[in-house]
Amino acid sequence: MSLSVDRDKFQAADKPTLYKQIRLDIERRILTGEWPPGHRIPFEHELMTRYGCSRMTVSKALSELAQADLIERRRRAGTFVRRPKFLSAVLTIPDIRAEITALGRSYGYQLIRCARRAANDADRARLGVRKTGKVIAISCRHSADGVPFAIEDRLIDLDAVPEAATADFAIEPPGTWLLHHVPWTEAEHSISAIVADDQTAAALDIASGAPCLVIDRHTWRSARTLTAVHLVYPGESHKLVARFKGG
Amino acid sequence: MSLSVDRDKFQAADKPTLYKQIRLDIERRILTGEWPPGHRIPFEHELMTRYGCSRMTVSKALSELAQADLIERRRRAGTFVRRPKFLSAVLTIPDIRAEITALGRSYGYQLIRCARRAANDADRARLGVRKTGKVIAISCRHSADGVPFAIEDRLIDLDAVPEAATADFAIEPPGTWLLHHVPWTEAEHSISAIVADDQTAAALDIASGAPCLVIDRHTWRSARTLTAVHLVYPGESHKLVARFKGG
DNA sequence: CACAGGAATATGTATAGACATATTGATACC
DNA sequence: GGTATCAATATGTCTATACATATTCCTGTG
Repeated sequence: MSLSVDRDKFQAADKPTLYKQIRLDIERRILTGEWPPGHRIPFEHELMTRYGCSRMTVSKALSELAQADLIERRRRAGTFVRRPKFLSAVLTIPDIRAEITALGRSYGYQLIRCARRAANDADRARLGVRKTGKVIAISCRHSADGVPFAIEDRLIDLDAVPEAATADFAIEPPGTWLLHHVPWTEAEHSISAIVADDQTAAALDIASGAPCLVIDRHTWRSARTLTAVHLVYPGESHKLVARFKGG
Repeated sequence: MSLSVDRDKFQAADKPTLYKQIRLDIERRILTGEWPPGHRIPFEHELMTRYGCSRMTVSKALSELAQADLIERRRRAGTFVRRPKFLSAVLTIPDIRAEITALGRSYGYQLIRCARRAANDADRARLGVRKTGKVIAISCRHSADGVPFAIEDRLIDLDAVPEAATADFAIEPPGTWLLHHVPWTEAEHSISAIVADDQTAAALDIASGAPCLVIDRHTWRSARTLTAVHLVYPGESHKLVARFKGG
């Protein structure tokens, strides 16, 4: 698989309005190193004479750059180029069903286990919650053109997501259902490598001892745990791609 | 007027300014699901009467939400809550030396090979460049508290980064040096899993056949290749963490 | 010299008004 | 029915102005 990412925010070819030109001009100077980190950008009133516009227009360009974290504005002191965010990238992990069908391959889904139960100690540890409550535990397998693509092992906190009780996870994969029904605010991914044990190897139709890529994802809404998922992909044929595109 | 009284109460609440209050209010409705994806949020002139402010103020709040990709604004049609985003996260891969020292562990670095040479076919393929030129090829090992942490295999395009010729990679790891001297605009990470071959296992002091996490990173500045690096981490002990924080 | 306090200044927020521009929806025409 | 046209409308950009606020700089005082 190739989880390719495009931050096409800047690809939108819109009309070059004045404030956008100013923004791009400053962005260019920062990214080419002409204005290195820490450099003080000309004051707003200098920029307004340079570009021949009002201060509000300059300010709008600077505000967007500040929101994008390229610059830092300090009252009385001025505006400064921030240290670039080195080595960070936007990693996008799309819904598996959507990803496979987008590639023009046939998506296959098999529910292996789906149990609704009171949370046991292991469940609570995985979800990071203290008090007892109900959970849904799901195991399933995704495939593309009949070939196993990933196996998924998921816990959903039923108290945080009561609507999940009405979903039919025999038909719709839980990730897809959650994506369309439950808004979230925070997610943490933990990516690691393992070798397939016999059970995993059988489920993914690979050799025992073959490498696998593992993604553990924990999802919250406003500090409330929603779901925890453990995904295992065959590791040699599958790659996660994260791409950062600036300017 | 009663309107200005209302606004004063609004501002007295804490510190947030009016446009920020508006932004947070709309954000809350979206994240709680009160305004689901696709929902048309009130027109700007409705919002300005609701909040008792000018259209510019409302527009500023909406502009920031649009920049953060929470809403979509369409001329004549109105403003709409965007469909749920794909799961996306900021993947941060810090400088290895800084990462280890930040954990309070002692950082160790060993340069294994460092060669300056004309690019051969394999080098050009890896860097994705056509014309011949000079490169630096570096192999090194990072360790934490004396335990191997990662092995690194890097190519630097000397034509794109001539300053690299003056760096002493026997002392400073190339990643750290590049981080502090070379601005970049694009990077692509490819993450996969492998099993350690004998050579890798020996370098990382793990068993042959143990899982490893591999990161291949390609870095550009304005479409110009700067460097390509191949990093291998022991896969069971090391985890990459990517975290998304929505506002 | 240390320090309190005030003046200077750059950004931050907000206003009303003006015109531009894209898109929708209705209307008229073939 | 299909299509060209046009007016209505919501967002997009920009101006000039005003005052708020945080910070720095300077100055007077002990």
